[in-house]
Amino acid sequence: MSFFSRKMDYALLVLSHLHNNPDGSSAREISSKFSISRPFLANIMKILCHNGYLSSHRGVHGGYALIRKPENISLSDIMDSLDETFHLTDCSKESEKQTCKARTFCPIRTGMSGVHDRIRTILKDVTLAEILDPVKTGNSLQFGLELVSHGSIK
Amino acid sequence: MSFFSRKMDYALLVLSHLHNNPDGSSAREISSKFSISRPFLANIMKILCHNGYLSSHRGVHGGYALIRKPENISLSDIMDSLDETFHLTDCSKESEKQTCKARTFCPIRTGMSGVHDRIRTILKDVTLAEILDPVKTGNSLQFGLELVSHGSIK
DNA sequence: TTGAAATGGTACAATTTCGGTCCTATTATT
DNA sequence: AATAATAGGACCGAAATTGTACCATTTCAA
Ligand code: FES
Ligand code: FES
Repeated sequence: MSFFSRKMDYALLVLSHLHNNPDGSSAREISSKFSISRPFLANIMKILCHNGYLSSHRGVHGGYALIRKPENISLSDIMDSLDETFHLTDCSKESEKQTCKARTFCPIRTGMSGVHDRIRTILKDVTLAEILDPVKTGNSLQFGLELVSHGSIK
Repeated sequence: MSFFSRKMDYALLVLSHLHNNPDGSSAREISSKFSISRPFLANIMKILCHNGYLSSHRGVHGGYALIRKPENISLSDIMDSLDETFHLTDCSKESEKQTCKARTFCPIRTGMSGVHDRIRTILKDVTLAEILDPVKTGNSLQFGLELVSHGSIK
């Protein structure tokens, strides 16, 4: 199993490609460039459009264009839009009023919620901008720490 | 979709329960305590035993007991043992020699590998011990920071 | 010595999710 | 009018997940 579904992966490809092509692009173009099934990709782009990431233009020279700023799009946002909201376990989803009978005496509930939060923090922090250009943005913290710990900053 | 499968969740419950019951316990006991299907749980315990987490003892008063130290069991370890090794996307699994045609010009490959590493780091760092007692171990950093930021440390 | 309670191993069935398709309508350009 | 695109669905097949069944083996105790 992969953490990100194909849908998610393709959505990221679409958003990235459209960022690199500010004049927009069609589902056909993108699907052929990345060798992805056209109708499947089209479905995803519809969703992205519907959720305000893309503008759409019908007709012969139509297509989609990115309208939200990459810095304002977190991985968490995209997952939510795709109806793939992050949950660590079945027990951690609040929908469907908790049926877990162990809830009151579960030995791992508290600990797991810590892990849940840590991963969710990453998903909320990492933006499309960071995916597109890992050095400039978020990861700089990691690099910075590494440099310090290696004594490379004079 | 949940990040952790039921198998994984149940495995954690088993390991935790056995840690709290050093004299051991049977699949029957645990399945009834947590209202989990007995045969399914038994399968998981077999795997855990086979991978060196548990010792088994057959016969009337048999059962399983935890033999690895909780501090030495990371979430990543358990996932591997359960054949659920973590991968961020299909593209990030090295098995089945990469078939992704976009690999050479993929706009998100580098950025994604950063995210992959961050999550994997968490999975490798968090141990069963931390799940069992979140305050004592790993999360203390978080709590510490929070206290500081709230000015509670005099 | 016999039976019950446990694990060991493996194969199988049911269910759900995922990945992908298809069809029709609408809009815009030429 | 023809073509190329999106819009919005319903739909389907395959694979993974989840759970079951069966039978063998070991151990203990009555
Ligand atoms: S297993 Fe449901 S709360 Fe822990
Ligand atoms: S999608 Fe395959 S390497 Fe990026």
